[in-house]
Amino acid sequence: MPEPRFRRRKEDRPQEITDAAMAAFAEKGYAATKVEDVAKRAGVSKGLLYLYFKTKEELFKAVVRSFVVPRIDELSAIIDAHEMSSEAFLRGPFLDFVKTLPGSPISILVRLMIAEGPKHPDLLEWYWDNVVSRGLSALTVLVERGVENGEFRPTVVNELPHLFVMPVVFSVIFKYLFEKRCPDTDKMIETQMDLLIAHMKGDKT
Amino acid sequence: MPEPRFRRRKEDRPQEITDAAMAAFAEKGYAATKVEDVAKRAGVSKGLLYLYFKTKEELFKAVVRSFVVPRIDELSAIIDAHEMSSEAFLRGPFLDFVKTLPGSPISILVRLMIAEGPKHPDLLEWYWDNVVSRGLSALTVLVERGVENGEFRPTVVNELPHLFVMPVVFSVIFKYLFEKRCPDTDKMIETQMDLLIAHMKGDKT
Amino acid sequence: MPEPRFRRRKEDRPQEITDAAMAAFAEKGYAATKVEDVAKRAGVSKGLLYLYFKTKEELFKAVVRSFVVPRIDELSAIIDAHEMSSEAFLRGPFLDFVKTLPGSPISILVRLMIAEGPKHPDLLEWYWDNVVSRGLSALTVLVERGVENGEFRPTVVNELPHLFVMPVVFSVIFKYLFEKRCPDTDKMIETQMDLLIAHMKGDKT
Amino acid sequence: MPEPRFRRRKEDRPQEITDAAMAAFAEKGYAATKVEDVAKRAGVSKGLLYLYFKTKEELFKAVVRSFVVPRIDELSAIIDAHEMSSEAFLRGPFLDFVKTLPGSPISILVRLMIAEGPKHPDLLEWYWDNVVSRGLSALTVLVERGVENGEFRPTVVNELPHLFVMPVVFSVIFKYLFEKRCPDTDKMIETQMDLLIAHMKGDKT
DNA sequence: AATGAATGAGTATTCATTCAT
DNA sequence: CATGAATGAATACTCATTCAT
Repeated sequence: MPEPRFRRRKEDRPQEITDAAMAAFAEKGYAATKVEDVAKRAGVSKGLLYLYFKTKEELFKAVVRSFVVPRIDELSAIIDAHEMSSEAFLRGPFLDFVKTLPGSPISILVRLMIAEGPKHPDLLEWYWDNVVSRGLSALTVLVERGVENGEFRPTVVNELPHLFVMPVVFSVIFKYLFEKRCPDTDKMIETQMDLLIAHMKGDKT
Repeated sequence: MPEPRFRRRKEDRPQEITDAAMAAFAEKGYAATKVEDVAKRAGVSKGLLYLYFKTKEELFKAVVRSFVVPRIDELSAIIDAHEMSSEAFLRGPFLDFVKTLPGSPISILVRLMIAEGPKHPDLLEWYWDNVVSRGLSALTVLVERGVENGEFRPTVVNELPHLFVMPVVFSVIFKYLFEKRCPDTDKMIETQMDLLIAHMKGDKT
Repeated sequence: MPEPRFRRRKEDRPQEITDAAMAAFAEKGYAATKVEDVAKRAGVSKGLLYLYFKTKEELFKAVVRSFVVPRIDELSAIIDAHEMSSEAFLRGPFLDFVKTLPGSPISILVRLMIAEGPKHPDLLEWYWDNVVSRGLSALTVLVERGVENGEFRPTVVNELPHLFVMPVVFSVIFKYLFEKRCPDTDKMIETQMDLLIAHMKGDKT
Repeated sequence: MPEPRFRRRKEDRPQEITDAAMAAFAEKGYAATKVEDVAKRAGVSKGLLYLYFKTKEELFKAVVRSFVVPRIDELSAIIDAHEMSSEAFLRGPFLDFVKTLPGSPISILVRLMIAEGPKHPDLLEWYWDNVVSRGLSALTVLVERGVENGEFRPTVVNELPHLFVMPVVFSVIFKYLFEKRCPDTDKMIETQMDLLIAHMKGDKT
């Protein structure tokens, strides 16, 4: 019984294609990836791909969104669920979440955003609104709550929540470029957290 | 027919071309830059450019090298010249040097390395050997000297000098992607230095 | 589940499709018209369209035929019905008929034939046999009858009935290309008729 | 001695290419002609073609211009040179010129303009300004001069110089579509001239 | 009969690189 | 040395047509 030449799976196609695209972009970067290769990977014809995504650029944006949105939702859920002290949350669920990032597809996205982002300003805008801004806000809230309930002193960290995510971004890039020489990213992330919390608590470390 | 008074000399050509290439890459990225445009910018014909650089890739590597080497030399000189305590050096010359980076062409290079690096493993190798590795070693030495002469406690920072350069890398990328929303990079870099030194000194911050 | 009150009947489908195709071809020309657009206009799926017309080319031919045949029948009826002198017929019903052409869908067909005709020799053949040849013959008969009954002198027009339709073809094209600058097509057609009849009658004009 | 792979003939290239394009367009029409085929015909690479003509559309426009301009100049020269009566000029040089058109590349252009013109409004504009408008004006002047010096009566022809060119356009198209069945175009053109002059002179014909 | 998801051949355009001059 | 005319491989995107449902 020969395989049918066509399968009709309207529902699944977009996801199958963005998955394939993600894999392809990860390997060769956006520019060097041929639309045809993405199609092949997805087990689909070029024409069908173009039925779902009007251009290669649209595909790229869809990839970013389809991979980022679930992680955002995941993080939101974690934040909403917690009833811990700020420190406990930062050292616990937050750190756990953040340590998964350097090994996840998110790291590919970071690279893609750096390489291709500036050519897609609307994507950057979306990324800022939906990811970066929200993430930084959540951290700010967390720190401020800590200050309010006496866990932390008010410090410059209140205005620089960036310091919490710095090691993640750095790790992703460092690992990408110098795979072999990359230090233990978990340790780097944890250490940075130690530094920050010590600072906010005014403790000796 | 009078000799032009300031004739370009052969020796300057390669530098003129890499300068032009750097400018072009900065504006549009490597892939989107046409060799012809580089030639035009340099006031040179395409043919001549190919006389100096066998391929576009070679040109790219030459650009990286020609911009990185002087900064390394600069930093080496600073290090060699100093006779300060580790803390004084870190807070003084090192911080000064490092704070110039996010606004310098080096930031362009960082972006180029991220976008194009993995396609040029030998370039990455060179970059590691000549820049990253040397920089990290220098920092390690600095920290260890501080430990030896009682300035600092031995801490995890001894093995993670990366923590000193993290904010630079982060700033470069953040500024590149979200120009408008980027916080004061100097402050970020300084704060990180405060955190690290406090940690190493075992002080309250 | 109530029957829709006015259900499209199968028999109407082909006509509905050729109408839609004509409209589409008129707007964008044959090559630039997508089969899918025709289907949409006709309120039909692509698949169904292909059930009635094996190829886009077949569809084109069907369009031509479906629009030309009624006009031919119309003209035939007019000719058969008349009992006038040749001059009266030419100045009356013939002129009336012919003046409607530059504003009618026929003008679209003329353009389509010019643009696409040579790619469809069999269509041209059919067109010659059923339209052009018949029309020219009818005109020849008319002129000869006029000569026989003393209305006209025998002239070169007997062999060149083309002179009667020339202004129609010219008007259609001129109007199509230079809409705004097109002179009054009725006047042009009438003038040509005046010239020809004067010539055939040997009158001063 | 092998043919050199490159020939350097900057000067001649554009004309060689437009000639090749004209031939290709004549055979298959604009849409069906592949840029690559034009290049091949011209003995040139696709890349070089694109060096001279930015797009296929530009090429098309260049073709039109390169073939029309010489004919316009030719006609202008004829008009400027003549010192005849209007009738003599119309029956002589004008008729001679006009009778060459149906067999010349101009006829190809007319077809191309009809098939493709409306997609290139600026080309139509140019064509109107440089060809049609000028031609019609010249004819009007000629007729009016004839009226002024008593050769002709003032008639509707004064405002419809189109009647002079009608048979040319008609002939071109008729010949193109129905090659085999096309009547003697010279005769058609001459007869129309006879009709018009008789009309303007108020003669019996 | 009817649908529209799926196919894949076909094409304009770009750009790194070469080489006659 | 120096030029820039010339090359041609590479690639995003379209659309007539097919076929599983």
